[in-house]
Amino acid sequence: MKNAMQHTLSQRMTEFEKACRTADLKVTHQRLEVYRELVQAADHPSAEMLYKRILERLHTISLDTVYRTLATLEKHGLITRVQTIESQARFEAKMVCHHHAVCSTCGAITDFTWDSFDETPVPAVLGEWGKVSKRNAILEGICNNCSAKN
Amino acid sequence: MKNAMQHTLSQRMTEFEKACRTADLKVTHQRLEVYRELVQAADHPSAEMLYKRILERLHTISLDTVYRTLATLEKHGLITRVQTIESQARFEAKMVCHHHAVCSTCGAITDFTWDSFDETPVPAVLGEWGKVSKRNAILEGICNNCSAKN
DNA sequence: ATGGGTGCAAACCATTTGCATAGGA
DNA sequence: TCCTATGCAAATGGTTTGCACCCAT
Repeated sequence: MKNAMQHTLSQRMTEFEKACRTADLKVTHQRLEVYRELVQAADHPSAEMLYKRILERLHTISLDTVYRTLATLEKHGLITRVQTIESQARFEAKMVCHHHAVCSTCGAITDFTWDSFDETPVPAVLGEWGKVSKRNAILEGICNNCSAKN
Repeated sequence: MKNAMQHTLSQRMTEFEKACRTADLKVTHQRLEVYRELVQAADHPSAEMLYKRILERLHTISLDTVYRTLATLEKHGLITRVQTIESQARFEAKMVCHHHAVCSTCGAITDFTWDSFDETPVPAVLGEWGKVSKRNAILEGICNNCSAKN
């Protein structure tokens, strides 16, 4: 299990380096660490959260660089900015199709897959709107952790 | 058509006043104008956009009041903050179930209904996550306006 | 060697807050 | 009258930017 995880991570880091070279982005220590941290995170962290985590390993990184890196990677489609009602931006590096369940109490965002939704055709009337390229479901509710705490 | 619209609007304003009294919120000129403007808007405006629009009619309103009003109305469930990847918050007063199509070029958000999605049961595995109370689909793509402009 | 990337500090933008006043109940 | 809501201005929090130096290519 840990090996599988490690393997996947190093695979993703290799793909990342390749993608950087393709996009003419220099493979810097900072970019590697930002990406690595985001791949490993399951909680859709903000720039500040990522910064604090990376700082424990890489004492010289600055918050500005984290912001700049996130913007760059987003622009190149390597990471995604998550749709939220919150004021601070949150990110994810999971690029395979998935959806989000958001706890309205603690704000935690949980990933899940939903094949029957993915297969439901979009309403015909949307042809008048434009060309849909991506679809996401966002469920809202109270997570079991928060219910337990009452 | 205009009459129907007007009628619906005044109906909604009456409901709004009633809701304010129930919630022990004073029915002020400013609150009425913020709510009226948001009910009439189809474009999910930001606080600043609402402020500018209201200013044309009510020259004394301040931006702070718009922010405060939006926060208050949201807290009481009278309006909704829209999930976006943008830095400024956007709002809507449409409280009946609907979904959003977002143009990735111009950022416009268009409402639509999607019965087959509303009826699709959520994945069983979400029982382990918690209790879902609301579901939203967000479609992303390019609207016809933007495609036309090329 | 060279140009993009980084750190630092200052600027910026959206939003929030403290305080005295005004206006709805 | 009483207390909440407002306007003003200042503070805040998140994010961006200018500039000089550094480092991946």
